[in-house]
Amino acid sequence: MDPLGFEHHDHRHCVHAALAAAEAHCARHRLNLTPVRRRVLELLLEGHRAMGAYDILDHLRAEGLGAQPPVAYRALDFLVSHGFAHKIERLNAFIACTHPETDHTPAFLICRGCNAVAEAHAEPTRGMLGRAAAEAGFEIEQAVVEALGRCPNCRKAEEAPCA
Amino acid sequence: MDPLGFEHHDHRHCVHAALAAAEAHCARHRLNLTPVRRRVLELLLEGHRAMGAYDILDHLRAEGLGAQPPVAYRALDFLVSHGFAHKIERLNAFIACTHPETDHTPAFLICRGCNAVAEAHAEPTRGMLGRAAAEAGFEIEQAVVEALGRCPNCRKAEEAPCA
DNA sequence: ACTCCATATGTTATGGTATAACAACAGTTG
DNA sequence: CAACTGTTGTTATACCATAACATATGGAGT
Ligand SMILES: [Zn+2]
Ligand SMILES: [Zn+2]
Ligand SMILES: [Zn+2]
Ligand SMILES: [Zn+2]
Repeated sequence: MDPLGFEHHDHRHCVHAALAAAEAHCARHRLNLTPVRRRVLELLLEGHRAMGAYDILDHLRAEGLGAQPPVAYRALDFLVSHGFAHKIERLNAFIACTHPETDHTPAFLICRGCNAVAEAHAEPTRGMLGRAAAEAGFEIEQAVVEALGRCPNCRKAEEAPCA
Repeated sequence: MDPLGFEHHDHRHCVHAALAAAEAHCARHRLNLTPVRRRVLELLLEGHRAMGAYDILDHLRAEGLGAQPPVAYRALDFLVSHGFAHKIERLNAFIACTHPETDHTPAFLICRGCNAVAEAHAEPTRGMLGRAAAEAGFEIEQAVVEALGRCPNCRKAEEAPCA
């Protein structure tokens, strides 16, 4: 498990494992992981970063898998709605989930230096937000939690002396 | 203080008071609250809800205060960057801050029934997110915290018997 | 095999959000 | 006045997302 994602890791392996897990999950749940959907998930896993729908579309187009925006958006909708990917609102972009299968509210750490994105867990119904919601009688169904800042690598680079 | 915002309140008063406070703050800090900026803040306060940049622009246009998108976006940038307004990423929309002056990370409760938005406080550096960030060596500079769900009014309406 | 139906894909067109780039202008400062 | 800074105005364009409709595919029931 690599819940944070700013470290290096065996990327080839993680792409392959995640794809296999998605296939197994879809088979178990009678979900149709079509070539386009599978390929989009693979692109997100390979990219290992937040990608815009049009970035995805460029790849699909180049591979003859679809040339128009709805093709990309529909595949992304499928992946997001079944928990294989998340949308990062702040970036208008999508990223593969780092721990699908488990029901979770993702929280993202977005580096403004290198654009890396790490996925962590949030607990929207607890903490101050949960308390405020409870007091107001508001029922939380979904939450967007996205932190912007500097990842350890970029912080190190920043601290390096200039002269 | 009405930190939650799903209740009714003296709206005329809150618009006026907030505008006066903004003027005072700008005077103190040598910020230039120009007519366009002031009017955009007023529109957000009057609307008392999340408004898209183009909604704002429509008003400005009708009033001869600017006809092109950059006029609205620049005023909104000013307001957001000085804490008079916030952007709601999930809605691609803007809303007046309900407690400016205080340095805070806003958290929003967004009702999917009536589109009302209430502003609460978040503490991004605490809780699970803060712990995850600290462990990863990630420095949080800013956070987006937005909960979607049902406000008390809409929940009540939903529970009402149909026959 | 044939029909019906549900699901997925493909395409056109459009709508909604946001910014780059440059021109014009006003206030301030030396 | 000249130089500078900050604000506004405009054109044009880029980027993000969906509506609507046509087409194809595959399974269920007959
Ligand atoms: Zn996830
Ligand atoms: Zn970084
Ligand atoms: Zn606020
Ligand atoms: Zn509501």
